[in-house]
Amino acid sequence: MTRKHISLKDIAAELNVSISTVSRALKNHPDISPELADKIKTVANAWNYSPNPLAKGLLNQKTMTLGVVVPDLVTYFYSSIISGIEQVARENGYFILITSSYESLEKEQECVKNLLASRVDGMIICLSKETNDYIHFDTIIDNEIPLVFFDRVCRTSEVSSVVVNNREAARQITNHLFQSGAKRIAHIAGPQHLNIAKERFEGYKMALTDNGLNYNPELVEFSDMTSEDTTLVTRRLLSLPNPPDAIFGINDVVAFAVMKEIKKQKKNIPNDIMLVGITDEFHATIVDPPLTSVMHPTFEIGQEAARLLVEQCIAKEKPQPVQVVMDTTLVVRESSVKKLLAK
Amino acid sequence: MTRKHISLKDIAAELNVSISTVSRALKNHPDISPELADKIKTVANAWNYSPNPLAKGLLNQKTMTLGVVVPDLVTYFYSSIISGIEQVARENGYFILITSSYESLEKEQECVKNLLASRVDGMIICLSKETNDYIHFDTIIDNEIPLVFFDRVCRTSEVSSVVVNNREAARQITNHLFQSGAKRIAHIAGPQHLNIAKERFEGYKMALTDNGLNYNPELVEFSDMTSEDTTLVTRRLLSLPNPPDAIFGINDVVAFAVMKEIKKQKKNIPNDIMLVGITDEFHATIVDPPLTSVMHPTFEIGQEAARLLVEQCIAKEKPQPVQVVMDTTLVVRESSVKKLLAK
DNA sequence: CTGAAAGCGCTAACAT
DNA sequence: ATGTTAGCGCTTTCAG
Repeated sequence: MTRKHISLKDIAAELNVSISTVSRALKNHPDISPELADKIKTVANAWNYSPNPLAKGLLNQKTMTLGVVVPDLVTYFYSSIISGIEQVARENGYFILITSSYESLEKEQECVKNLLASRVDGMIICLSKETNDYIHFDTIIDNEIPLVFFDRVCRTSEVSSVVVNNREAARQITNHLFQSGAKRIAHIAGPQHLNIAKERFEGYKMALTDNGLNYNPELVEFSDMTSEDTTLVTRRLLSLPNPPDAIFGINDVVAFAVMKEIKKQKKNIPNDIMLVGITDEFHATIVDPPLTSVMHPTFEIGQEAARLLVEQCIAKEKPQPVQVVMDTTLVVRESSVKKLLAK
Repeated sequence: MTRKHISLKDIAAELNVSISTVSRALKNHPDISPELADKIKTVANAWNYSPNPLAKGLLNQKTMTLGVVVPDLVTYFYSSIISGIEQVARENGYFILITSSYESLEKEQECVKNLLASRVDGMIICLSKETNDYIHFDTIIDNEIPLVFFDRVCRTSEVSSVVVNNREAARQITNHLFQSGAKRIAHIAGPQHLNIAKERFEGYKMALTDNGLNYNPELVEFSDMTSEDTTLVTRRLLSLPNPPDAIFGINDVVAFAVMKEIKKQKKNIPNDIMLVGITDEFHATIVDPPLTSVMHPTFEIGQEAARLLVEQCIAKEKPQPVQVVMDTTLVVRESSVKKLLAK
């Protein structure tokens, strides 16, 4: 049975040597005689010694801990990104402190404050839906605490970030709808202070131009991206005198809500109306019909963000901020491909 | 602009008082004159002082950090439990260090070792699928480091745990299948070293007895709970000379795999074969047909586990281990209710 | 009412 | 080759 937590002092006492000798032996300092070093290591192993990270941290002002702030903990998108962060962090000897803003600006500020107070070596943050004000990042930036944003980002000229090619993705999926025969393509957009919402909206408009379609404001609704709000705006779209023949939801959660409402109105997807989303959630494949969407390399986004952060943490000088843009993949499923009638 | 991290020393220097005076003032020690205390607090606030948790931790041997080990980070089940843990932890001033065993025993041992090395004040653990050997918990238990297991548990006589009434849940859902008209109810079971798998299997057998059905080994398959393995055993069940008219999958992930295979074989759920799962994943409602399942109070499981752990952390004496059993809810959806033909 | 000093576990500069 | 000392930031006696 091992004692609670063994310290260098314990080992030193056991062997009647000084603490610093033990310290040196354990880190293979050349000055220590091989025999003594061996003896010390044997005891350390037997007693299951592991250095106290608090003491080490206090000394060199490093906690070897990275803080993460995500809008929620439960969707596949964020949890798989966290998984990617965790992997790279662990490989580099860091722990991660995960906090959730629950999509609230106030909670996000709270999270940042807490992480700062707990002296994390750096932070990885995805903005909450509500975040349209960025002063709570001042303390982090001004104190040159390593920081990386991902997906929903801000201050990109000062802070490194990992995002996807939202504009291209939206353009591509809208083009796909056109190629599938859609003429009146609606878009359910998100809050325009979010880069992802703004860029996807732009991509949508670009695709309209690509195909010689006119931008029609009546076909664009803005949602706060909740299921409830999305249901409301979907009803509005469906009750238009001349309803859309395709709907592009800003993300899959929105698309699922749209799907529910369309089904409720006994319309057929894709024959009456096509439907696509963005951000391929796991369940896109198991809904009925399977949802055409744009796959994000979520795990890799997490890995990349963590890599950028670790780099900043070990750098002597503050590196220039970089913007990493990850590629997405359009995945065509049944929700956007009209079924052939009777073979 | 604030300096990187303000210490008591900085404040003391500014006001020409001693460090201990500042320390006392900040924690409202009665010995300090109100005026001085005020002055000190003003400076502390202005400079955004927050005590260094490393120093504090070093002193009282508490990190105010709880370690969590889960089999994976990405399914709704675990991420919502983590969400519950996070909430209670935060309310009590604790941070959580989340690690994933990725369903591997070896990685689980690694996680435990790392959390131990990082001096967490306590741990919350859910066993990996592979875990059939418990010696890596010895160090935790022997050193009386607070520990709580949840869902997949072991050593329940020594360690507190939070579980659900698996036996009852399985019995209830099997009874439901019988009441829906099933006569040949198959069960896809899990590894029997896991309490959840064993108990659900028992519940299944109890329900058979309840309804005067004979236990038929040919209707029970054991899966490692991956989609791949489940697909294989499903094929075996479906190709039986006399195939089952209902399948009870040990969990929803298994049930989804079964569903895919049944659909592939162009059979109808529930009319040809009924299907139910356990552990209501979010997507149970959006698959087609919606899956009958047993809802777990995931968020509450996390909260309860965290509460038990925090209790142990602040207790002077090691409290008696308790087993909290949470209630589940059977949620009947279309996958287990035959459609009426033509009204 | 306030200050000085010791100590939590560790490292690194400075002795010996 | 090994020991001593100081100090990271904080709390807590013990002194004044």
